[in-house]
Amino acid sequence: MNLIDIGILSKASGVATSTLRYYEEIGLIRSVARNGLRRQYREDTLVQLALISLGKSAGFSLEEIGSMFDKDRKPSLPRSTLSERADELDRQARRLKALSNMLRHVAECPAPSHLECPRFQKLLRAACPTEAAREVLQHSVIGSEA
Amino acid sequence: MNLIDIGILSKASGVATSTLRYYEEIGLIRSVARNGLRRQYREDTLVQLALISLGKSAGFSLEEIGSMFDKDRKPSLPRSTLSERADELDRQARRLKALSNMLRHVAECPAPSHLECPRFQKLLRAACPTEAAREVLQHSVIGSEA
DNA sequence: GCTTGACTTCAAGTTGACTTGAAGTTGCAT
DNA sequence: ATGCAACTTCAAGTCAACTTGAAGTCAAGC
Repeated sequence: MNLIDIGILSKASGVATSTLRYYEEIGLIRSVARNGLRRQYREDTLVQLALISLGKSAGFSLEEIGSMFDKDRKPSLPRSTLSERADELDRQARRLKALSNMLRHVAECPAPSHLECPRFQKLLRAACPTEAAREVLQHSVIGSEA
Repeated sequence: MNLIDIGILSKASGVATSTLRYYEEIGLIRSVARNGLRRQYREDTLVQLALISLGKSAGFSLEEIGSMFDKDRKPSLPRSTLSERADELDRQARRLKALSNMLRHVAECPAPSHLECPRFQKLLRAACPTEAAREVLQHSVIGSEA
């Protein structure tokens, strides 16, 4: 397995060297050698960084991301937890899709205020994370036209 | 249009009163009256809050969310920007779906390290935000088995 | 052999998004 | 009329995730 200097890793991954050091400090990644003073990393750290950025964009904290792998970078979560997280991600993906539909609708809809457009309201309810929130919206918006 | 006290709004929306005041301070929402000292909000602020929480979970900052609406809560972005954002959301939704597929795969796959499992690598590349990142992964991982 | 540039450490600073604390005010129930 | 919970303001505190600064080290090219 080839080793790569921190500068190379930074350029390849788009992650600042200061961030790489920070990630190492908090135990998220590991350098395995030095070239002089310079940290060197295994090439597959790049894969790890891709996973980290993915996890971040999915809303996981660095701590959560770190806890998903043990020190040999092998997944350290029980299956049930993994599929729970997968379910959660699926829900989030659907919410994003709903939000994107809303934006597209807003770009088209001629209603004076979208908060009063029935179709917009429907999309909004579809985008709500919980049943409770959907109900509240139902009551608060419909029939409260000034 | 009925007005609601901050406490009610907080309970209905699940957003802390301190957060509501903070949102107001930064101009994200508006109270329209007082009941004694107490802030009162229009009921449709609830809708706004649903949008805000949605936007947050999609990774927008409060500032970005604020900039999407003008002071009358009407969308203040040109159509092209709206559909760009929608596209971005769709991409993000697909990435999340890919990440969820990865998690499900990890729950099943018997490979010793997932970073070495070809199917996992394929999923990872599918999950990458940019073509550039995909290429880098391609080079860094494949054929570098220790 | 000297400069240069990319690194090093360590501490301190920054930003976004809130929360907390202290001290005061109000509406409502008893 | 009194007590109290739920508010008020304003300043300060917190937390995650980094970034910046100062002072030093190293190796590569001129």
